[in-house]
Amino acid sequence: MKKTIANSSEIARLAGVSRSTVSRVINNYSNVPARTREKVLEIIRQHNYVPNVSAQILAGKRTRTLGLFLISQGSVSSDALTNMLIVSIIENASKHGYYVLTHIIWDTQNSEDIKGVMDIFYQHRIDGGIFIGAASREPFIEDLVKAGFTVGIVDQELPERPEPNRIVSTFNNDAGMKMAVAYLSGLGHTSIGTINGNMNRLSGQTKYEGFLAAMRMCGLKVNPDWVLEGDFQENSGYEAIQTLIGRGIMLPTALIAANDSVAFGAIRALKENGLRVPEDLSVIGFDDHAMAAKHHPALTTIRVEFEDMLKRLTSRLIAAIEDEPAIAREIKSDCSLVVRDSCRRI
Amino acid sequence: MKKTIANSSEIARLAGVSRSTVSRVINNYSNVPARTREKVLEIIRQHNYVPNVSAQILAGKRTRTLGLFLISQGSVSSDALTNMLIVSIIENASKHGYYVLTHIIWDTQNSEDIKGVMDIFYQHRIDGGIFIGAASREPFIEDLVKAGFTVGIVDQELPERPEPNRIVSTFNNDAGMKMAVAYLSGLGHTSIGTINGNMNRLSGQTKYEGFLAAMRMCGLKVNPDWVLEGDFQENSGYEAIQTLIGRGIMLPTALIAANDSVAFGAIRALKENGLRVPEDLSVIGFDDHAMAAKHHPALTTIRVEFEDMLKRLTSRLIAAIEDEPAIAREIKSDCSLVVRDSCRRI
DNA sequence: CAATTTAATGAACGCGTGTTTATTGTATCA
DNA sequence: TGATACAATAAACACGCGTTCATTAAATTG
Repeated sequence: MKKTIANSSEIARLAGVSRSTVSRVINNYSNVPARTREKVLEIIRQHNYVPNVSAQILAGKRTRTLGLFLISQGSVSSDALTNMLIVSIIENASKHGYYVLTHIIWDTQNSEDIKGVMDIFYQHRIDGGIFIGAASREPFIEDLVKAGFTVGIVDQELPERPEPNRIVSTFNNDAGMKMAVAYLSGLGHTSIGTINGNMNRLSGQTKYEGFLAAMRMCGLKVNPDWVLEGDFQENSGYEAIQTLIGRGIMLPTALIAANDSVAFGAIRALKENGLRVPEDLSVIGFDDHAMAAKHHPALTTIRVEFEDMLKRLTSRLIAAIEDEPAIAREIKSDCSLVVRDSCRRI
Repeated sequence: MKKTIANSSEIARLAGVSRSTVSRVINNYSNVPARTREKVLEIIRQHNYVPNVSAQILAGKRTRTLGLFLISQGSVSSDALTNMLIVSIIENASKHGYYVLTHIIWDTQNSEDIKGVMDIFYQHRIDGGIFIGAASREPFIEDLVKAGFTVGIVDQELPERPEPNRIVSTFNNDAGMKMAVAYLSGLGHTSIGTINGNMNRLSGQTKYEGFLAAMRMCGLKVNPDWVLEGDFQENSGYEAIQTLIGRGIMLPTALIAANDSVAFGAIRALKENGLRVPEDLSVIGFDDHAMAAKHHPALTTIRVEFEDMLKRLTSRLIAAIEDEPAIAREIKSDCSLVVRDSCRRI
């Protein structure tokens, strides 16, 4: 079937004006009298006319399209987080009248993949890009920034000198760990352990460092036996506990997991060994995963305001694209302690 | 910062040929000799040149972009399913060289929202659209099909006469329910109940009808007391069981939930009432949610091959867009029984 | 009322590409 | 060798729009 779509010439003809006038009406020029404007708008409405973006772009307009690039870290995070993240960004962009073109990067080391990203910028002339799971100092991002594209990045640390067209949003892991340790300390715990995330990822590192700093601040000693390896996956929490118990080492009275999934795994292992949470051991998670409240016991956790952070990032990115002056280029996620049932007073 | 991007004229100048020749090289015309082709390609490579899509589209090419429209049903499914779904479609489209523009429709009854969808088709000239959560017979989809756009829809039932440009993919709820009932029956269960999904949604209806048909087929009687209301949410499973137990009615020996979330909720309620799964009651879920294997007890469930279905839908849609003849326009999801630990032999 | 400013709008150009048509040069055939 | 076919490529047009510049009509001023 043939798709015949009206264009501005057609509208102009029907309205009895020139194409220039139609264009001026669409772009809200001030120098077109109300009568003419109304006449043209009426025809536009009647014919459901919408300008062809491709033509608009070619004529120098913005695309009003953002690229959303998800960097796969092994699996493209199969958890609910990624979904919320995508939806949240799309929703917010939509409010600003922007569209989102989503793309998955499987391997940032693969030049083919990187070429694909560049192509999206150059071919589609997207106005800016949001990168999830990449480091701000990644070479190809440097290239984009240098080339003058505006990018937003969810990173673990701030770059030293952010350029005007680089918006960076970071996690406040420090503050989160501080809350967790302070809360446990307040409940009377002194034997506090942790299950780390991947230490070769910055998120794993900063959380661990935050933990150490928080312990120091609360005047607590860190027992190396209670610093367990993990990789942010549920299973690693399970394994960590099994190994710990298997080695016959005395358990701490409280555990802080690098994220909720790890906490779930740890609790699963504890249960299997006949230990109860929180009666025998208190557990705190990180993120406030969708399942945290539904879990049994309901998981006390450090809630990270991902959604809010992403909304702010998107808004700032768009503001930067539209050349709004003096906007903040650094965003830090908020976090808060959500007390549920997995910790008890000693 | 200014973005200066090479165009085909520049490439032509540097290669010492006309712009037409460059275009012919890019579009793989046969009538350009190897020597010339290589020379042009070399310059293109050197300058990382990529054609401007907007210009290509304007000149009559396809956009190679699909629209992905998520219809919010209350909440934009907060579960991991939506994520997998988005990623799966994007990934598959990408393999075919297509991009994906994702959009959220909050309310299909809101004319503003619908206008937004149409605008994406007309403004962005996307080659086709995939609709998740809409019925194929939805008026605005009818309009799109009539207008000649190619669409793919994940629906609960097939339309009567699918047009060439309407690809419909449906769930095989019948087959799934049959598997569940047959399995339980094989284990010796005769008292089988079900917790429904929303009955005002076709997915809820067809599952319930499938349940009834399967029971009939296995020669089992349906006890109305054991047909419980639910709404696909975890909590509704919990409530259903609490109400059932609260009314002091005898329990069935097995339960089939409309999806895994509902099953989780039901099991939570059973546990709270001191009942064990599967010792006291067998439970089967539906979907094979990411948590099903991790749940305790690991949930026996009807696995629905969403991912595979979406890949097939995307591929078919693209095939239809590219005018490949005689492709199937109806896709049915596969499903299979995944036996885990939540059912026992009587 | 004539001179001048201002409002309204049409004509023309450019954006970067694909494609059709025209032109040139070269090989083939009789 | 002259006529003819064919291969290679350049020139020209179209796609739909924003915008600048030029033009005309209307309003304002002295």
